[in-house]
Amino acid sequence: MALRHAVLAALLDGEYSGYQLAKIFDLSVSNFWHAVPQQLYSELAKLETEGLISGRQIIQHDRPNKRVYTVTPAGIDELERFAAVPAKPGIIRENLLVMVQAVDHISAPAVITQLESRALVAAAKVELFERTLQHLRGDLDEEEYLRNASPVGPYLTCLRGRRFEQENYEWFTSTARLLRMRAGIQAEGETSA
Amino acid sequence: MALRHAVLAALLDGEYSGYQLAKIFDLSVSNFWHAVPQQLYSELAKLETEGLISGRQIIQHDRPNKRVYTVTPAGIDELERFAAVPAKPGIIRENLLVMVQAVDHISAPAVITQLESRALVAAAKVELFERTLQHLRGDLDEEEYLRNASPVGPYLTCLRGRRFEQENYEWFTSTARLLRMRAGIQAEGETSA
DNA sequence: TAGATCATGTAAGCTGTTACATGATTCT
DNA sequence: AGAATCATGTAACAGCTTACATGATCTA
Repeated sequence: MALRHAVLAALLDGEYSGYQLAKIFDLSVSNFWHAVPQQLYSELAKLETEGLISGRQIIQHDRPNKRVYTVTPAGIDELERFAAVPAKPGIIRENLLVMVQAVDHISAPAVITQLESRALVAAAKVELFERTLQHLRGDLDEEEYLRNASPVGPYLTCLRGRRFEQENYEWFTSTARLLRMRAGIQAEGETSA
Repeated sequence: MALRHAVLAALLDGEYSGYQLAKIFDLSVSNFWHAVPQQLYSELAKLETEGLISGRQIIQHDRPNKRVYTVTPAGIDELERFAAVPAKPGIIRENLLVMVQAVDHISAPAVITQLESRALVAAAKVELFERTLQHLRGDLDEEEYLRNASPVGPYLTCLRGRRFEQENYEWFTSTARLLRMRAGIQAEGETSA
């Protein structure tokens, strides 16, 4: 049991449908939890039967109807219990680093290409986190927001996410450059003269 | 199928038993893949029947016998094919960040305690990566090692791991400090005068 | 009208986790 | 003698991924 707490935490800042939650998981929550939409639909159903969230139907005329959920007091209690026991150490799974680990034994250009394309993805995520942070703090500057404003939790996790993607960007970029150099491959725009 | 490539990549730099591999996964490989010992024992058995690794029995007199494995040419081919298709985006699961996300709605001291204890763990991991890097580069300095030496893959992934843990340390520490401040709780050694 | 987005679900199969089990050897 | 480390495995269960299915509404 693991996904449930991430869902509860994500649902704390408002009423969302499964579909909306899937988008949120792709953005802000993806810094610390990964889930595909199908997991969310089934988890929401389970959480509702257990009384940790409550759902209500929203009739929409411009689009298909949807069911939105909010965390119940029992759901908050569950999070409280969750935070009271030591968290399991984080886990990470990154196929691209598996490739780099093996790079001395396999074709380097394939790995370099992937590093360069993932660097672009990382840069886009940094931008996205940046905009999310700006949106959260509104008119306040960061120091002021952190001192007083609410909610502070989502802001803090977003800061971690932005930093993680910045570091990804830098590592992907410098690793690609280094492997190119070692392989004697010219980088884009680089000349041998 | 995902763990298999991490196991193959980890086995590239020598002959290891399941037990030894479990230790390696706890250290260097844990930057990019997580696995518990039981997963490794069963994955090794599967990889051997598929001919991607080959094992041989080592008779030991001072300890129980063991079976060590090396990657076969078929295993290298498998890694080559793996690197030729775009890697799935990385996934991360971090319960401690789930707690921080929810911190506005639950007891802050519980979360702060966990942040502080995990900061210590992160600091220890930074040290460990530092020593691993020193060991890998031996007498060479980093620039020289990166330019010419082999294998470079494990060094590069280790650099990423060290940076990740450094960032963890800084975020855990500063987040704990901030939440203490907001909750009006004195930090260790801090006085209100 | 075709494709995109919104919205949710079932079912099968694969992967990962946890509990339990065993036994040798070394260290205190 | 008891604890720690070395070494490997089975089995049950929980969780995650993928394929497939459906249907509404909106945009080009």
